Amino acid sequence: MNQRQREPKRGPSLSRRGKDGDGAERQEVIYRSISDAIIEHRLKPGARLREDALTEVFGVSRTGIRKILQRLAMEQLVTLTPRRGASVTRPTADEAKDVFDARQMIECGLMPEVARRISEVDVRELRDMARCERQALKDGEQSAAIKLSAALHARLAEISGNATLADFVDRLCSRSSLILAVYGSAGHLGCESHDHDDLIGYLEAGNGERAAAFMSRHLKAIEASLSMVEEEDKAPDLHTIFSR
Amino acid sequence: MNQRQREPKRGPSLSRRGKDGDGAERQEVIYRSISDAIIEHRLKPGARLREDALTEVFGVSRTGIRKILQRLAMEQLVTLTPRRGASVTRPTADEAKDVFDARQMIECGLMPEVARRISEVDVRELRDMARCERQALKDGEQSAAIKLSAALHARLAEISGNATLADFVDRLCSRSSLILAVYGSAGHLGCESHDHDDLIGYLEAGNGERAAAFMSRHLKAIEASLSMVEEEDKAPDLHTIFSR
DNA sequence: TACAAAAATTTCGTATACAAAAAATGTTCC
DNA sequence: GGAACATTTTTTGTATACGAAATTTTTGTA
Repeated sequence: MNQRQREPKRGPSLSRRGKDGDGAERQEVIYRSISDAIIEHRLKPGARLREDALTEVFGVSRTGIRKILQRLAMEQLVTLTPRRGASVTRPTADEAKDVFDARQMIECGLMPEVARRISEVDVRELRDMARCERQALKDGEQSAAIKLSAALHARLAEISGNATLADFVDRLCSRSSLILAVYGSAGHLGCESHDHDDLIGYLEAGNGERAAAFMSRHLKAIEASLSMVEEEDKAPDLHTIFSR
Repeated sequence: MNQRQREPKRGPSLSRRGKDGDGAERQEVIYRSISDAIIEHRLKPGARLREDALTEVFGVSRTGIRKILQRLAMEQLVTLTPRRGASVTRPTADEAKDVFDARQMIECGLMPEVARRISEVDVRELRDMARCERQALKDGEQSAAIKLSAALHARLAEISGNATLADFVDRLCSRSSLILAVYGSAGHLGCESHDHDDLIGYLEAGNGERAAAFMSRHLKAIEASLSMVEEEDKAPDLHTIFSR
């Protein structure tokens, strides 16, 4: 009722009736859209996110967009500069180190408990995710693979039963995706395709210590694959492009 | 122009020129006011936080208040119920366990690095904080003691140099204050007064392992001091109170 | 007096309006 | 021709307005 015909061109059905829930869910959908776009590298670090543009794309007013932007800023996926607006965060090398150190501590520390609590259905679900990830990699769909990898790590943490730590891991994985986008070498994705399957195997066997050690190596391998050079493309963009 | 005479006594200069910064800082001040009030138990778990009331108290419009409320909700200090508004979070027993397990993992895991990086000035600052805390305890100022204790733990994590993990610890400490408010027995505060001094001693000596072990015992002691009974005061409030 | 239905009030959710700041563009003067 | 300044346009920050849902109060009836 409150949103009548403020979108005269597209037709009135988009924002009101199309099965979009009661508004609170709509916000969640938009949040996930932007979040996914960032995690999948379809929005690259440094990309500006103007409020008006997002308003047009999603058909909600700036009030709603700003709420979402603020939430993304808290998860450090976007950076809010006082009077310059929002942009996709460009992680520094220091931040990258912090994130991977944190993952090392939390994800490895969680493995014993995960091994203790993992169930048959969990294993099946995880193997399915790993299979999807491998398939995506084979098909050259980097975006999908990156998202699936992060989702797998996050799901793993959830199984521990500690919602707080699972939430931390979720955020660290999202930020890791951003870090991969900036410092990852093209073609070589962070996670080896068979790593996750091996890890699931250790957990299924109830071997928490082994799983933790493997996770540690896994994360170290990802971090080692990064090329930590902070490139800054403020203005040189055009110069380098048109120089020859 | 936009804020008429909501502060008739102070004159119109308060919100723009009166030394209060450019608005962004003002928000921070208000955020901290509410946050502190919650951490110090001056706002008790379950207390409602009506937007209009906060609007009047702080002299900013609902837009600003809601931004702050949303931030507090993300840190789990307040709970936002869809059409009921905001209230101070009342942690469940499960959440309490998660928070202390998380602190156990992160704070203890951080101690070795803290022991490695701690400096003379850090030690002096920490001892000063511990002294203030002990003093507050002696003076019966529970509110101040609780806040100082949380601040000490948070500062400790900062010294590790990992901003991400320090941020996690900061949030966990805030939530711990809430947990203390609900499950803590009156009179017996979580931290023993001399514990923190001992801990600083180990760190100063560069003994990370010992510090980690001590921190573990320290946190266990706090958790053990809680009485985990979930009282619920939905409606029976008035009935039980006036029944005899 | 007790219970139920309806009106009234409160309070939140969202859109819009307006002002201020920054960026971009055009103009003028040297 | 280039740099400094003014103007216009864009974009963000904040307040307010309006509508909907929920709670409370009132009122009528049994």
